[in-house]
Amino acid sequence: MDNALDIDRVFGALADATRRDIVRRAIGGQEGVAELAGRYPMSFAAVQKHVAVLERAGLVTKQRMGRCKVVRTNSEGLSVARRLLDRYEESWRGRIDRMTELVTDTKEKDV
Amino acid sequence: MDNALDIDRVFGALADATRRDIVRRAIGGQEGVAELAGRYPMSFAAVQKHVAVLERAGLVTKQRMGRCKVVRTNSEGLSVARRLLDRYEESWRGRIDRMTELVTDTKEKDV
DNA sequence: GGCTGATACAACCGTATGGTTGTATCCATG
DNA sequence: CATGGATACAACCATACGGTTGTATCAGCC
Repeated sequence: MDNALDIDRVFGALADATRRDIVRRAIGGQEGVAELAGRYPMSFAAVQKHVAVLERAGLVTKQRMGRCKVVRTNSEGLSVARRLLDRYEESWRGRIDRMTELVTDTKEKDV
Repeated sequence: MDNALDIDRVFGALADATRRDIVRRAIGGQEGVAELAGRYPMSFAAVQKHVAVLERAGLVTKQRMGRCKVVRTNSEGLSVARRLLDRYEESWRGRIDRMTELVTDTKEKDV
């Protein structure tokens, strides 16, 4: 279960509005770090750090493109995240549904 | 768009293995904070803080039950989180799919 | 009312995080 | 090969976070 760390990284990476916006913007995979940085009210280095966080979480990749590096959202990484969430929500929801019945029964019994 | 903060909170709350486990355990809604705390290798207060984080994110609720408070996973909060993720993934995936075609075309042109 | 179990809260500590500025490295191009 | 644009990295600062211990509050029960 060494993916526990990765789960933390993925959710952690998504827990920041700037980073979520970077993911969205990087879907096109047309902008370099500098262009990306120009869009946010913070320094180049700060955006660079955000990109690094996303990269460690496997949500984006960087790729040389001429003289600048292009940031591109990693659809595989995203779908991994997606499957993760699905799995969680599925198992949670399954139990919740059963519990909800239980609670309803309990309430009926309660009243 | 005041839910931006909430999104941060939800993802942030999920970015910790202990908290995810608490959510899972609290689905039954049968354990008090103390029982919950007994399951993790950390102090009562630490678990209490984790529960508080989940509560602020709307993922669990606390409810009096006799002399102890029972922690219960909030299915509504969870489904809100779920919808959030769905929305993100949907918009992202939609663009990704289009972009993937684009990339494929580019590659064919490239090689 | 007073005891006691259970929860809440406050103060503190070490470390991680998000931001800054400055410097170094890299590489396409002239 | 030298220049310059673009990225990477290091050092630093403030604040947030995850954990601890200790104390206060709250509610049930005798």
